[in-house]
Amino acid sequence: MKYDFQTIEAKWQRTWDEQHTFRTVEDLRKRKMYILDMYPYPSGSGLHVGHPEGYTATDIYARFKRMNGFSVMHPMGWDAFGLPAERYAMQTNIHPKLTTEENVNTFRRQIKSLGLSYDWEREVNTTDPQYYRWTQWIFLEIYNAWYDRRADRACPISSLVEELEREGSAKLGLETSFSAKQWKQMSRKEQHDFLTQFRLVYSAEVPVNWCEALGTVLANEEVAEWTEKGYSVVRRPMRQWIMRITAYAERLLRDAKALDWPASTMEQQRNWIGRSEGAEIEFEVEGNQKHLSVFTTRPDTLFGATYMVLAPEHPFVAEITTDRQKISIQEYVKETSLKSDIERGTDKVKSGVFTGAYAINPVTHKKMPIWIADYVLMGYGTGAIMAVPGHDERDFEFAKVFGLEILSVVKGVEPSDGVFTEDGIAVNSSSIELSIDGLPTSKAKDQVVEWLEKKRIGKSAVQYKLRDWLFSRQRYWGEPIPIIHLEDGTAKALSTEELPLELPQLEKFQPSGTTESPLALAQDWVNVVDRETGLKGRRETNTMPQWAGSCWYYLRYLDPQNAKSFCDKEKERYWMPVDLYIGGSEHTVLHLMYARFWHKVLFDLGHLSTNEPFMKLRHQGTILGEDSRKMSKSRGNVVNPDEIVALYGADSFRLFEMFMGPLEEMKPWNTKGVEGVHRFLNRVWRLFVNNEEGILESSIIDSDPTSDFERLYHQTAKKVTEDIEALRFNTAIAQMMIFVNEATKLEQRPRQTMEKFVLLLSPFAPHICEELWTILGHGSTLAMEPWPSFDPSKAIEQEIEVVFQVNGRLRSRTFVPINTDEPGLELRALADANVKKYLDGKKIVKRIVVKNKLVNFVVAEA
RNA sequence: GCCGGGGUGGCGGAACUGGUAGACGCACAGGACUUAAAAUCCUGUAUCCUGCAAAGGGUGUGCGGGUUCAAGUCCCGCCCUCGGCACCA
Repeated sequence: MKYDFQTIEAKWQRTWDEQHTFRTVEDLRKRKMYILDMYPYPSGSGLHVGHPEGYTATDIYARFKRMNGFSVMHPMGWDAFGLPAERYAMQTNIHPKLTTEENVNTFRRQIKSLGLSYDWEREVNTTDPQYYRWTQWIFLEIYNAWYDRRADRACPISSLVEELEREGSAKLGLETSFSAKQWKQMSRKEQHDFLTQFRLVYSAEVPVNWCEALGTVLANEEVAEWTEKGYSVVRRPMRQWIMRITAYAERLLRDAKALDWPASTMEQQRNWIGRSEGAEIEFEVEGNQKHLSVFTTRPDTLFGATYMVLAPEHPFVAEITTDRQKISIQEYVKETSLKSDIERGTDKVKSGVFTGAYAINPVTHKKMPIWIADYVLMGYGTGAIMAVPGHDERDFEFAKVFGLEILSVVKGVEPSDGVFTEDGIAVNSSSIELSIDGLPTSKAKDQVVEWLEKKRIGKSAVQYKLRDWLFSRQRYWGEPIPIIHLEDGTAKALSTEELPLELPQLEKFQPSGTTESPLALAQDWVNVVDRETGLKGRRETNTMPQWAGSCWYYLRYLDPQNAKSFCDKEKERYWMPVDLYIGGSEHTVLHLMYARFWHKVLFDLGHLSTNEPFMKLRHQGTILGEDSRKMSKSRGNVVNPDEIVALYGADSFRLFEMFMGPLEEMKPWNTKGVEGVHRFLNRVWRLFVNNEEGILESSIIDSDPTSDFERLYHQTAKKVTEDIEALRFNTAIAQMMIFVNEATKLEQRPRQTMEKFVLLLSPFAPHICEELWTILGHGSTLAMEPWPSFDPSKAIEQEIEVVFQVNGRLRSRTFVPINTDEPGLELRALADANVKKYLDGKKIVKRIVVKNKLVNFVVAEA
């Protein structure tokens, strides 16, 4: 009987479904293993060959772990909110819910056709109100929390209110503080506005990236994606919800060290957080009471600071600008406000305008002209810098354009002309009060900071590049933000009993025409009266970004039906953290950073037992087209998994995706290669079934294996076991091919050994192995069979080849019994004809003998 | 520019802590089976030189140096490529 993969695969997929073979067994006595895939966005174009690569890898690992006696959690779900469905709705007025449902069905069917061992009873869908109810709930938890620096963790906002009621703001370390009595006398609005400064979710009028065509704002990190597609994005100020992720900058950085993540991913997260150490320094402004605060990583160059630069948006600009400069300053400020961050970055020549005002250098007491320039960003540090043109590339360029003074205060080992930005030795850095001449940079920094602190005009400081997370999107197809804007100007969060706040039904999905989302058009939904205060209010019309649902989906899988909580505490304690997480590297920064952030907040608030969600992370590499270029419709090199499965079967498809090369590497598709592994599976089939009736091959008999074949089995079991553990699937498959090649040659195939081989292959090609298992006479699935063991001592070759070298050149090779001792090896080498030829008439000056490896004679002319 | 990965046959890729480079697969060539083809099976395949052959020798892991008895693997200096960041003071 032929290897009829279509029948076999359909049969076993049905069987697994009907018998709930992969239903998660929550056995607290067993060790647990949480194996997670990044869930997909179910797009209209269906699965492509890139998705199953990661899914197959985790599936092999999950099946392997089940057979090794672990309780395995291996779920799948849908990240189904998102712009494509909404854009489709704009064009067709078909509700995104319907499109999403259809796409999910396609994805599920395709994924199921690959025989992946997911527990489908745990499927989640971010667009299901019973799911996003908890997304909204978590949002409120974050909204109703603040970051207590003293405890270095998030606490409920109620704890802050209690403290204020008890002892005022004295212990909060604010610039101006008030008493408990004063707090109680504040109006509702005043209290509300004060708390806003602390909440982990706050709203603010901020310059955002507005895309008119999409009718929405974009996060900074999303801008590039859309401008590349030809959309134009402009800066404009808008009131937005923002999450205070910056409160967690240090912990996100610090805790990453303990994670088993790819080096490049860690590196990118570190860069994204962008920690830098330095000092904050206060500068006096001539003729003004106010001080100008700057952040610098090079306090040691203070003697070389010859001018100041403010970001055009800096609040001091209007105040300090002299009348003469007013008009040109205003023009410049307006100009920059229209530029996007990207435009600001790409302008090659430095621009700026003098304010007419001067600051005083605290060590040299020299006057420093204060300029504004768009190379200084309001969002980083204090939005102002001390310019040290001698030792900073950007300041140097600026100083050259405007003819500002350039001083040299740091000397390198080698004399350099122009700007010197590295560490060196301080020079020309002496005044009556402070001298750092001759000190290396790090010492000089310390001295200056010490002096600043003594004078109370500065202190050491740490800055992060990480910005707070813009959380509002002007879209329909997202989670509604559960907040009401009351007529007195305060915001009120819904209570948890009011969740889920469902999306209103809409007839049309076009942008509202204003800066609000289409939700603004649902008048009945938007306008409400607050029961508690009787105030009129409007619901927030912005929705959450697509990242929201994926920030916690891994927790919902653990307890998907729970109506009382987002996840049962006991279940969380058992299953978390995720032991293996596999997904695309495109999520390196955003998804992984946001999810870690939410996880830490929930941890701080006592909802979770773990401080990090994903212990071990790997990325699958991109699968390129057959032409080694990125797959795309326009190139016509897209491979559809459905076609491959139809032609060669899911087992061949899975096997090939794993055989192509290392999981994390980028590699080209090759349909001929699929034929190769398909041939391999055919050979496997014929090993067991090679007759018309489809019964067991007569060569499979109950007998002991030959010692050679037994050794090969142990070698194979060892390699496959170790390689699966290390996610090296390609080499595991190569070893199984070697096994099959040898088994094919045998006339008698020992049943026991052959059965174990079926188990070894089963995580990779589960359908065919289940069928062979049945043919071998077993009554039930092999999915829970114990993983075949091996004996490392039986995997060792008895005879091994060693090489003989003369002067490091290979002259001969021969087989010797394993562990032949060194003198024995040397004797054999000396007796070797070809070696003799090269020793003839020479003197042996050195002999290197390595057991089981080689003999090397170093010779010289006699 | 900075940071991080990676350069091995015609192709995808193997190679433990420095110790036989090229496992396994694809492709290709020759052969067996067949009227023929497909399928299947067997053999060969880094490259150059000597040889009818058996065999032997040289070269070879991006390039140039170095360490070592011995380097794909370690060190120094380059080149190319992929990914990320990019006025972050």
